[in-house]
Amino acid sequence: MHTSRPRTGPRRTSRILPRAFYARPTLEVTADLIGKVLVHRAPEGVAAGVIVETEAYIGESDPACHAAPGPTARNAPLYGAPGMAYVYLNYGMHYLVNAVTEAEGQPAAVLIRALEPLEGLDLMARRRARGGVVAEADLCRGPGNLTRALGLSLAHNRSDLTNAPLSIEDWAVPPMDLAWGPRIGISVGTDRLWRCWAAGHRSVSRRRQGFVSPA
DNA sequence: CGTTCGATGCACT
DNA sequence: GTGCATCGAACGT
Repeated sequence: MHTSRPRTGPRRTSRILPRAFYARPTLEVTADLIGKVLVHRAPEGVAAGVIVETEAYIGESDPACHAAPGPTARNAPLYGAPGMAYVYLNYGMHYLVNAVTEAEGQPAAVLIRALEPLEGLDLMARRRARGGVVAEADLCRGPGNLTRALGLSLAHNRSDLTNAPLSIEDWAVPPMDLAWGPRIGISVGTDRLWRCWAAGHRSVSRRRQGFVSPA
């Protein structure tokens, strides 16, 4: 005999990553987020993409981490519960989104640097358009670009990633080979190889940097 | 291909 | 006042 299953989506209820996923060593989360899907369900529509590039920022001893100066008003989310979003404004014009990791009181997070667009490409293109047309592979290429394509802003700071409207989910994406290298765009802590990306992927930012390592 | 540089707001010293 | 976890246009090779 065979059991009957609801036709509308096996595993649908368990697609969103649970808090336990984030309550782990940050470098593990940094690697495991590659291939997961960042989803923003907004009133104007759904936009989602496969995470293909991440960076770890770990603790007050990491000079590039926003927690390096100790607790401040801005970095408070880093000290909070794992699975929350840490969003901040960079260079006065770009929002960057992180997933908070480790345990509460232990400041660490994973920066999401690039996505492969999956759903809501028209919506992404509209949000990104500033005069010209943006190529599909470039829609969510770079941490400032992806937040713009998904419509994320400071309003999403401290948002719970284990709930709508902003979540990270397991959509059973085919496995990808991982590569590691130095983090990008920082002037300190460049000795740590805490940037992780899907090797050879077209949506990864600054593809010339870094090197491939066995998965 | 490569590198340089200006935009632009705010947290922190 | 200083310095950004960036981006894209402009310019050099």
